[in-house]
Amino acid sequence: MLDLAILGLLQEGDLHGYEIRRRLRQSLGLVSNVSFGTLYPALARLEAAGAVRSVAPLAPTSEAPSGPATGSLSGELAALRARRSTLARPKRSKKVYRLTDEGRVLFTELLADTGAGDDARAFSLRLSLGRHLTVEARTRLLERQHDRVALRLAEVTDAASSAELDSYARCVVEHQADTLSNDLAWLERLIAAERASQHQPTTTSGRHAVAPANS
Amino acid sequence: MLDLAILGLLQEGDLHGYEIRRRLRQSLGLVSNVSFGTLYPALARLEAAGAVRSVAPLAPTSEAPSGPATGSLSGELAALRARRSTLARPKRSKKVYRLTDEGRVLFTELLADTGAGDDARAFSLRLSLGRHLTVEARTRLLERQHDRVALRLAEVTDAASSAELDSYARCVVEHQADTLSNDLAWLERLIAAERASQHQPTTTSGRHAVAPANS
DNA sequence: AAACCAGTATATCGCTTCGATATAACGAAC
DNA sequence: GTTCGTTATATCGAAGCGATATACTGGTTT
Repeated sequence: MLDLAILGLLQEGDLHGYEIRRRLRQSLGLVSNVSFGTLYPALARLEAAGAVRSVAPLAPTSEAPSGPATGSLSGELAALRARRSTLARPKRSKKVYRLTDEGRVLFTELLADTGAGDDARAFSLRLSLGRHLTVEARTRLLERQHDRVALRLAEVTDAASSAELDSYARCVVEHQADTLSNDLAWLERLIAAERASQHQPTTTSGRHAVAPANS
Repeated sequence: MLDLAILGLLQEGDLHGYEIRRRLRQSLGLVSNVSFGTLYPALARLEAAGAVRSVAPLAPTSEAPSGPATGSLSGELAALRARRSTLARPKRSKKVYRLTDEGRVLFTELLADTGAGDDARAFSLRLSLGRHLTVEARTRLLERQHDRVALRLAEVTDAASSAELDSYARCVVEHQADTLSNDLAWLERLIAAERASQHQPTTTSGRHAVAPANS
């Protein structure tokens, strides 16, 4: 789950751990701040698996919006030289991570693997990365979530009506039902939009798309 | 977090693990089904801490809606005798847990401890158990959650407007903002209701209530 | 009646995640 | 020039999750 998020962020460019943590919350809209006790083991895991590798930190200016640092070896060397000559002591500096080709493969695998992580957070994450999916895969993702939410809504509605709950518990489940039906409407709107774009494939075709997984 | 939920359920009567798992979802409205790998270690933990103890399984009829099994020793014996004579269903290896006095103390502690578990799930759980809180403690709980949600909403709104997000990520954060503002309105309604009942303490006073924690 | 399958129930294993904490470097305030 | 806040990496123990193993029970098939 977290691996997918990290790989997704790293597609945009090289990042170090602290920055990844910030963007996980901001860009991907993940609910809770991922703790370092989660993030760093995850990065180490991915590095061990060969999905990312740490590169020398280049110019600490900004987030390098143009080229995602492909083949800027001379630049890196220059940055390293400058650092060594002027500021000195690179002891424990930033570790900047870069996605490898293997990592890109892993990314598409994790993104397409709908079985892993049936969480609501997992869905939000995958939808946030929807740009990397084909129209079909996106639609399936949305439909699957729609079914899950509908099922849960039925359960919650049933529990709210039949069971003997005191006022506070009832209050909570009723609000939960409200939220769920709101989610459901939202999902239905999105599905309708995808269906429309599927029948009129005008603009966005899936370039970096994931092949429609079997089943 | 889970400990509090278990103790809360056990206040209504004795339960075995499998039943606790079902009610966690139904009554307390907890999102995901708690897995056994979570539940049984938690029960063992609570038993080791003396908060619950396993008793002989009594009548498998229903959920004992009347008295929550205080001093019903003769009832247990009768149930056991009846079981042995008529239906003969000893249903071995069913471990029924009962709350101890120590467990009741732990329950009020966990319920009042607002610091632990700043999760949205922790809030829902505590509000579901709101009956065991004083009006003041409940109001504080609601206000705290209100502030948290308001803060998060500001962050999300900011991220949605300023940052460069592609259409899918934007879609997710916008829906998140929508959900959050809905939550906020709900919390404000609840707070207003609590304030009203605080100024006109007509009906429900906190009998099993928790003392207003310091700070 | 024996064999089989599905449901109920308890328990454990390995891995991931969390929260707290330690450590270190840097820049700014004082 | 030393203290302090921010940025940053790393580790530890506890808790949670998913998969899995193990039984007992009730109903169906053969």
